Amino acid sequence: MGLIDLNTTEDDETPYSAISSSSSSSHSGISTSASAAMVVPPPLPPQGSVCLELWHACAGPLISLPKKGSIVVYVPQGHFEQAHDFPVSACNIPPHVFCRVLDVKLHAEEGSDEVYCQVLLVPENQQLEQNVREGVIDADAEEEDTEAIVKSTTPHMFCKTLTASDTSTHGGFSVPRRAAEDCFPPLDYGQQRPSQELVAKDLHGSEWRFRHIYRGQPRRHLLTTGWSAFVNKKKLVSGDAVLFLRGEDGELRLGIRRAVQLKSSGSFGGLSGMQLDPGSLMDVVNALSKRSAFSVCYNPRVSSSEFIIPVNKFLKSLDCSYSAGMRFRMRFETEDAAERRFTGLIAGISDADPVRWPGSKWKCLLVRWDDIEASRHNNRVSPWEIEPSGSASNSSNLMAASLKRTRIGFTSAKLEFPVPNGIGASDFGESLRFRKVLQGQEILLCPPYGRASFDEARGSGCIGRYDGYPMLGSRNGWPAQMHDAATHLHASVTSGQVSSPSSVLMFQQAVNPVSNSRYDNINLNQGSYISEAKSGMFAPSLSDKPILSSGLALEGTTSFGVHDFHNNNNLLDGSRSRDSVLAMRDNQDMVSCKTGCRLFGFSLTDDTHIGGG
Amino acid sequence: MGLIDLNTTEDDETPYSAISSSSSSSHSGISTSASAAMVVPPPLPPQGSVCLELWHACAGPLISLPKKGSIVVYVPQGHFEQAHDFPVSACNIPPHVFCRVLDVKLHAEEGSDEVYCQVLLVPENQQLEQNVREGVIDADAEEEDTEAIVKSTTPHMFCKTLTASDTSTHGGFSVPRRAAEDCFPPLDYGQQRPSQELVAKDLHGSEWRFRHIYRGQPRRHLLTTGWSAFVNKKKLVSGDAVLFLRGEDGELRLGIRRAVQLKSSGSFGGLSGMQLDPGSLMDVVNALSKRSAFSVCYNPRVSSSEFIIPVNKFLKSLDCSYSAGMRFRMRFETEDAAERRFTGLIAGISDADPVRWPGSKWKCLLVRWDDIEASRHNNRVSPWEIEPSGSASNSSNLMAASLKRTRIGFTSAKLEFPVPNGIGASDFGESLRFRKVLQGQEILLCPPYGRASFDEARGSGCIGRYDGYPMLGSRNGWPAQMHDAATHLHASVTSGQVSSPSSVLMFQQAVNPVSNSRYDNINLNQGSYISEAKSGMFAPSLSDKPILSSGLALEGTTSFGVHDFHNNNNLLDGSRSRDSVLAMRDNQDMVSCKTGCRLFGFSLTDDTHIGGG
DNA sequence: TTGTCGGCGATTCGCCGACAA
DNA sequence: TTGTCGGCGAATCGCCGACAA
Repeated sequence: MGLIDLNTTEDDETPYSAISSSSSSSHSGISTSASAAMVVPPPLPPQGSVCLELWHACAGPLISLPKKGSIVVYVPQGHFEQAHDFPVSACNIPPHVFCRVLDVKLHAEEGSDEVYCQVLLVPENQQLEQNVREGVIDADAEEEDTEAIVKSTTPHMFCKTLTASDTSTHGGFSVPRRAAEDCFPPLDYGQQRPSQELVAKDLHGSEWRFRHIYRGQPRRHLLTTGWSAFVNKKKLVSGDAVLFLRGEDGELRLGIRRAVQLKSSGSFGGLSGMQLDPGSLMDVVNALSKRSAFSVCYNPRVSSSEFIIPVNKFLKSLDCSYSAGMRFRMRFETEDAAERRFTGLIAGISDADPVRWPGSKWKCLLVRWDDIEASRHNNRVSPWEIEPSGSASNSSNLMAASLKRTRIGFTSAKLEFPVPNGIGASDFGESLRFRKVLQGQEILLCPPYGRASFDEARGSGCIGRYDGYPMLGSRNGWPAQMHDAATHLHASVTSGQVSSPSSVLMFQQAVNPVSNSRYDNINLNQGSYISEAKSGMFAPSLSDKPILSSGLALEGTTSFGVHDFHNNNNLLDGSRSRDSVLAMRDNQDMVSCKTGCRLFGFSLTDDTHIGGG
Repeated sequence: MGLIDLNTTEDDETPYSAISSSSSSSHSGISTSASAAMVVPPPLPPQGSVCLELWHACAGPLISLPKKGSIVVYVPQGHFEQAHDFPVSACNIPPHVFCRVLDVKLHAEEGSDEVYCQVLLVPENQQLEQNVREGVIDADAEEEDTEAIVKSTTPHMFCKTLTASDTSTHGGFSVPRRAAEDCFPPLDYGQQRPSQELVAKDLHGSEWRFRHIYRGQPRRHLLTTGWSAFVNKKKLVSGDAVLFLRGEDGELRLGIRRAVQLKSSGSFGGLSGMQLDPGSLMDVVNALSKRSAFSVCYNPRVSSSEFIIPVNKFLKSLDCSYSAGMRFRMRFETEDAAERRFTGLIAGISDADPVRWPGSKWKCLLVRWDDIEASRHNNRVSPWEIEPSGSASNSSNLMAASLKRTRIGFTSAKLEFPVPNGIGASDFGESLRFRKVLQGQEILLCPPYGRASFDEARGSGCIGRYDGYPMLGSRNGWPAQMHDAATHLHASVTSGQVSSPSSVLMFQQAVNPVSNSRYDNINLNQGSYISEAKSGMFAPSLSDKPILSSGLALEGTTSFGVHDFHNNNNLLDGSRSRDSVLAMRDNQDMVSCKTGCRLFGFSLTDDTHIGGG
């Protein structure tokens, strides 16, 4: 998986990084050695009416999807909360329901192009629930093999926040150079003003045609004719973002991520496709009573909180005995779709709605945010949304829980995929915060070590994650645990000139977050790191034991070859055929940018269970 | 209430008519001699966030509203039908619930300007239901006095179906001459091109500004600047209709009635404000079980069938023992918002949904339409939607029912409002079908009698209503019962030239359909006929005993003065001040047009109970 | 009386480098 | 590298009678 951050800032306070590997582009399922513990259909990547990669790109960095076939905990309160005044009290619904994910369908709202998904759940029998709770069955084991089945289509893509010029009627759309070269068919640069017609399909499959021209002094890529029609139809405004994605077949796809602002303020139809009609919730009530399957719609852009939680993440939040006074971190998406963490203090623990939802963990934590900016967020959060930090008094609890889980889980899998040491996987999304980008042909061994408080990070057993927030005050913003991780992981970056500030994010190897994987599940021997990396299901990893900081490459793995075919100096090289561009699909760099950019982060894992802290 | 049909056709096959009276403009409640049988707040006209008259104008001719304080029958099946797959079976809801209307609120959808209403209902106690059923309490008696309280604001208004030129970017909006004169402030016709700026508020209260100019050769009224912005914002297309309405205070209001075509096909948000969220229907279920109040939303433009029926209409449909083979009529709105009736045959009687709604009368009649065009309608109807006709075999039943109801009802009311003979009220909306309009200063005694089958109409006891449909084949289209009604009722029309065909409908005295009134309830002595006439609640009157055909004036009532200040020959008369225009408010003519026009029909009554057939 | 059209300004759209940042 | 701007054709928009229907 390649990641390149295009951005540069005044001084080199932000390091660049890139992780690359050659991705096997096979669609066939490898290592279908399903854990065979459950009689369920083999896990498959979620499918829907819209392109998977595009869906995730539009959904944003913190959004993840439950994996088909996996076990999740459904929290009705979080679901029913969306419908004000649903008379749940009479229904006697349990606060947490262990469910099997039968299907996941991806959709986009008709009017606004907002992405949402439809999850088909069936309550699991009590026995399994009991087993999972007691560790007889390790829920994680079921989520290991999906990544092999995941399509390894790794489209080149980019995302750009629209400027005033982009949305003005005065002109067209200025395409970032790297983006155009990566995603669009090559132009004949021998001509005076090379141009071509691009056809891109939006989330609904509608085709949009744009004239793509390379002109101006200095030269730049522009979309002219057709662009304004698109802006008008989609009602795009400055601050919104568009995503272009070139699929495996060369087909261009086109997504939208709107600025967060006044969501659902009536400018669009509201819950048009959202299936929040009366029958929907009543069906859920009935299905729960009969323990039959039911369908749930979830719009990640309107309600950031999840009410379908991977069972392991949920259980871990149970293991962790929160108490008032504990410190924690929580991830949010900023207005420009970047990721940001806020820290806070647990002020109290109580049922959010003791009358209608007694015993529900949904937003049972009353918190006080450290940052004044965070006060716009709810002061109630769910245990699985946060990661404890700071307070050492609780670390033992967490440690114990982790150890317990480690003890009971993973037998063969662990042997199959040996891990250099006890260090697990981390949240890929974090790498997107790195502010520099180098592009080039070689893998560099890079990271300057951070001077963050390594000891504290390590001592807590729960933190040591890259926070991003304190990083702002650091000249080189490497996270604390990088100190540890870097001993065996090296950032894979490509050489080349430093790019300028940009609000563009590019993927040459798109993340494909379908399953939960753990570090010790990464098949280093197959060189299939990419497909593994794409498996971050519930991307906003709240794991308390992150190990692998993104932006790092794996050391000592010969199969982890990085081939960067990208040639950024031959802009006018007419010989650059379409074939050569397509061949670059194996190029594994990934491009990100600074805060102003749209970021895509997909968790490599949503939990870890490694002994060594 | 004035009614003028602007239209003219080749020959004078269509008569004109106009009913006028001086309307008392008092807002105070007159004759609050409430029947005092119930301890309910005095009935008030429905209020909401939108203008009452405008709401009704937009709702269309067949739409009526339950009256606040009245007793209705709520049919859950019809309500829940809108939400597909609501699991009602488990709820054990009765098929028909007698309710008191606590409140009626008028709304308009945000995106589409479609009107809908929110009705607050509370289930009545069983005793009252029993009483009403047995006739101990006459339900109708409760619906008599509202009209006196109704605001007698009688705005001048018109409705025009937009032409291709109206919606084209090439030009503005051509205002029908009469409409401009009646609804817009007068222009200074001494100028070469008199013009002014109009400000009109739409259903949401938003202001729209238009340049109103009188120019061209020949001269005509046009809206130019500002018009296209309105068309674009509202997404108006040729075939949609706009309504202008000048309120009592001179304030201009602006409504939309969209062409029926592909409704709710996603172009608008769908059920944006429609409150069809899960909580809503569940609230209804809970409220019904606890017999507490609940709120119901009803969009008359999406589901033509009513599920809130005035109790008397409902009971009458019960009285009428329908059987297979019976013939009937039913009113529909055509694509151009005109009213049309189709006839058919009752093919069978069975529960529409015997599993989930056993015993419900909702669409329990299986019908076969006579006209092939009607086949696009549902072949299932509810008993209260139709009016029996033709088959004499059932007339006795209906007669008996009517007589029974007459026997038990109305004591003082009858004495207070003596009726010339046994002929009752009719559906005002029908007058809108008349095709000619005369305008002038005098009341004419007009109607050429129809040659329709009077005997049959009378004999059936259920029919004899103006059908409109056979009228097409008649040179003068007066309805059958006019023969009878006209013996004591005369059309009040104003003299003047015959207007040309038009797709405009004008009200100088807007209907104000708030309550159900009966003919014998019209207070002739107070000259308040208008406010009475405005009381048609459930406008699509399905009463089997219509008496007063609209388009007729009352004869022999000195208080029924018609003052037509309208001077259509002084277009260039600069002396025509605004005051004089406002004075015309008492002008009682009402304008309608031919089929191509938008029609406004409000039932004077939705049931009758007169002995003489 | 009013729907449509040709004529024609006026306005906007939208493509193009020229600049910086 | 790319956001914004002035310059400018070109394409609409939109106001005006001229016609009929």
